[in-house]
Amino acid sequence: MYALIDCNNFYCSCERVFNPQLRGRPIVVLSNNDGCVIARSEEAKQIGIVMGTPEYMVRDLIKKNNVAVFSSNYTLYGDMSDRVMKLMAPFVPKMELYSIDEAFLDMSELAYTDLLALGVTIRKHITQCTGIPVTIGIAPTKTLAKMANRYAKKMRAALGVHWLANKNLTRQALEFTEVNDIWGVGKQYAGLLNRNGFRTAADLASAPEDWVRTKMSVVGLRLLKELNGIPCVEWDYEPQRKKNICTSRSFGTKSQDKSLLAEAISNHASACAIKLRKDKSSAKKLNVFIHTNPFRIQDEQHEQSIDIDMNVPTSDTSEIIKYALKGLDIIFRKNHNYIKCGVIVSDLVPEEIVQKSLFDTLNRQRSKKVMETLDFVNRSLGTEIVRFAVQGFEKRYRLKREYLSQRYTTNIDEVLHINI
DNA sequence: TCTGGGGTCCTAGGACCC
DNA sequence: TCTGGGGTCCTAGGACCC
Repeated sequence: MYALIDCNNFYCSCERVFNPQLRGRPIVVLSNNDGCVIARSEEAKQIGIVMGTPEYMVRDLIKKNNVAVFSSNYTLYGDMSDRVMKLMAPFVPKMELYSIDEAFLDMSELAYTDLLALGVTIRKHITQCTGIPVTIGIAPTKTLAKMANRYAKKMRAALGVHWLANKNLTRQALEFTEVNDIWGVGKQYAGLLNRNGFRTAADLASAPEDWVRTKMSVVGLRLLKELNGIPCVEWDYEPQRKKNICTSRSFGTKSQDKSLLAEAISNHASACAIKLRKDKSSAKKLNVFIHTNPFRIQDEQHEQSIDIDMNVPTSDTSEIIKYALKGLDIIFRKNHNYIKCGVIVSDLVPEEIVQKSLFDTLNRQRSKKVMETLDFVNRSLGTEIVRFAVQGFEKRYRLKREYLSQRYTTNIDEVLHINI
C-alpha cells in the first residue's frame, strides 16, 4: 500500500500560518509578475475564483469579497515544504518527494494493519507542528492513492484520510472519479475518452487493453493497470539528478530594447549556472528563447529559440552567459515587443566526469575556484551580490510583486513580531 | 493596461550505418 | 523488368504533471 500526502491549498495555507487573522477569509496567491491566480483557499474557491485566471479578470470579485491577495513567496513556501516533509519521513521506511506540496509514502513493509489510523496520526502530527493542513490517500498504486486523496478531500474532509482498503471501496472511488480528474489524464486524453463513451475512472479501468494501447500508447496502458491495482509507475526514493534546467521570466512590461533582453538573458544564464553547481552538474547544451506577447494580437509576433553546443560541459557563470548572449545576437529582431525570454541548459553530466577537450580555452581549475568563491560569498550574504557586469544591478526587467509577504522563516529581519 | 515557471516522458520520423 | 532490411541515435513536438 502507498500513501499520497498533500498539503491543502499549500501556498495559501503558508500565508495563513503566519497571519491567523486570515482564518475564514478568502485568500489567493498570484504567479510571478502577479499575473495569474495559482493558489486559492477554500473560501476563494467557493466564491468562484478559477485556478489560472489572470488577476485583472477577477479583480472585482477580489474587491467585493475582501479577498486577501499575495504575490508568490517561494522562499517561504520552500522552507515550509522542507519542514512538512521532514515530519512525515520518520513514519515510513521509504518516501518520495513528488512536488513542493506532495509526497508518496511507501507503506508496503509496515507492520500496521490499520493504515487509516496511521494516516490520521500522521496528519495530526503535521498539522500540530506546522499549522499546515494535509490530506492523505492510501491505496495499492500511486494513481489510486492520488484518487483516494481526492476522494478524501471531497467526501471525508473532516477526517482528511481515505484508504482504499478493499475492492468495494476502490470501486466506489473509481465510480466517483470522472476521467478528467484521473492523475495522468489531461485535456486531450479526457476529450478522447469522453468521445468514446468513457465517463468515469471505473469505465476506463474496464476498457479493452488493445484499444487503450493504440489510442493512448504505453502511457495509457500503464494508467489502465494502475487503476486495476497493478503498480506501474516508478518510484524515485532518491532525488534524481535533473536532466534539464530552465530559468525564464516575463518582463514587467513589454520591451524592444536589446540591452534589456541581454541583461535578462545574462541573469537567467547566471541562475542556470548556479542551479547547475548546486546539482553538481555541468551542461553541454544551451538553449536561448525569446518571444513577444501572444495575447497582443495587434503586435507583430516573433518567437524563436536557438540551440548552442558548448564544446566542453560547463557550469561556469561567465562562460554560460557568453554563449547565451551569442544566442540572443542570432535570434533577436528589431522592432518587436518582447515580453519573455529564458535560458535552458541540457545534456547535463555529473561535474566530476567532464571530458577535457583538445580545444578548450578555459582554465577549468581556476574557473572552479572562482565559482566556489562566488557561490560562497553570495550564499553567505543571502543574495546574489557578486555578479557579472552584463547582469546589471538594478534589474530593469524586474517583476511585479506588489503583495509579497515576509520571509518569516528564513530571514532574521523578517521574522514574525508579536506585541504583548 | 494587465495572461507563470519549471519539469518529465513518449513517439514518429529522419539520418546514418552495415 | 527486377533497386533491401534492420538497427541505432537524435530531435521536434505532444502530452502530462505541479
